[in-house]
Amino acid sequence: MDDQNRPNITTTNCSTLPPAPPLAAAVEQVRTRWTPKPEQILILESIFNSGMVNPPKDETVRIRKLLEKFGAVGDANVFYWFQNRRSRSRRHQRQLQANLAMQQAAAALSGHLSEPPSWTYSLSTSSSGSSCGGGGGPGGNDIWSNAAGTIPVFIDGVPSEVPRGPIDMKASFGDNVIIVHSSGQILPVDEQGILIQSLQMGYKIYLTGSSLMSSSNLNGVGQYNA
Amino acid sequence: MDDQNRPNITTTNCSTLPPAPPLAAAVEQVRTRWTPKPEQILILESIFNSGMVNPPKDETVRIRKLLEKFGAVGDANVFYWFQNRRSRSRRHQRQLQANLAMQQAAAALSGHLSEPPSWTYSLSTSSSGSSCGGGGGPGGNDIWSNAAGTIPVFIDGVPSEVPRGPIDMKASFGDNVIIVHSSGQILPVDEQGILIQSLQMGYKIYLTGSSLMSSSNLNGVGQYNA
DNA sequence: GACATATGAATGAAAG
DNA sequence: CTTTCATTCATATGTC
Repeated sequence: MDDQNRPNITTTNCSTLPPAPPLAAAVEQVRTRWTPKPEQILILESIFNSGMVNPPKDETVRIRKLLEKFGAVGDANVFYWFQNRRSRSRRHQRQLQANLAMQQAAAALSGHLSEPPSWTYSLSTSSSGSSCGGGGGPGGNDIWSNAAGTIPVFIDGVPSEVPRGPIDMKASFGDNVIIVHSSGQILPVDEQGILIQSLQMGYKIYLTGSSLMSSSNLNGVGQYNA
Repeated sequence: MDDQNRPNITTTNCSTLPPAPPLAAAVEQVRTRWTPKPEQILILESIFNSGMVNPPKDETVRIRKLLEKFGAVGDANVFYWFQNRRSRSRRHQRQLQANLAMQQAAAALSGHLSEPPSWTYSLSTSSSGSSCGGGGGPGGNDIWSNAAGTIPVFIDGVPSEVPRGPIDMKASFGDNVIIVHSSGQILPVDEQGILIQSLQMGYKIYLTGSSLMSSSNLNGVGQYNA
């Protein structure tokens, strides 16, 4: 990693952070950690989803100034936020990949061994409370948040959910992916892999095979900054 | 630590993990959370108490499969469980250390300044509802659970409690500690610092001084996995 | 059925 | 970057 990025953590003129007084342990209560305001999260998310997942130092400063309109925040906070966001996004994606891979394995086992060059996953809205078809657990599982901002869908029979609004296709499904409407029309995705319009029923996701299996290539995903 | 640990959170089949959809903070609510079955808790506790406090990823998967015999659960749930367990165990321990340290300070002040090479803490069963003499946490502290699996005791006048059954002496009292029966016999502790037999009335805990004062050495405590 | 507590999950911060 | 830690949030659960 080059030195360009890191915002010199600690210090700087971090307007916000109480630099965590190195006080004795016993009686330290008031340690405050930054809690981003909803508006700030919105800004950060939109920047991240716009493809800038690893802003350089100067950009970080710019972002911080933007965020300061809505509450105290320091460069370090912004840096950490992007770092965690990247990390967790990647992990999330790995999970998704694992799910899909397993789905493939299951599909490969049950029936047709023909290996198509691409896999098809149909999306459709689903009602909540559906039993988990994937063989996982029906019971009290948690991933099924009926969050207001998401659309519950099935991806090839596996219940999942996608955010309402623009979707980061790369982060969600990997590198080689396109979306086609049931009419056959291919939805445009920009250079960053961002699908601008919100998903609707009747769309299908096609993964172009190769991107699925290897987990190594995942390292490249989400690197579309620069 | 290597990359071996993290269970790739999620998992495999649909069962579990919501790796936190990158959702915005403001408006996300109702998510159902995993509630472990009693059998599952039993398994998890016994694994934890056996010294495996931070199972590597593959082990986590193994554990999950075990737990699935009793109900739907995902790798992430297992991962979170151990993470929380570790965290809260550590916190509890910190609190205990704080109490003891304070106790020492009080002892040092009141009366004899002679400094023995070791401190003695007598254990005895106590009734619940005792006021905390240590002066440590005033507010609504949480450590006083009347859990079924624990034995309420006084440690040198400070109310505390130890789990019924095998005790992790390192996690509970620090590195340099031995337990002697009132008869003078020293109880055996294995390499991991685990006391196999359950504590009974009539035992005393001797802390060999040095381990108490520095808080830095606490970092090593609880690391006996591997 | 509000309140108190236990605890699963999320996440900012930091260590490795 | 990856993994861990600490803190916080939200909910399940128990009590009156």
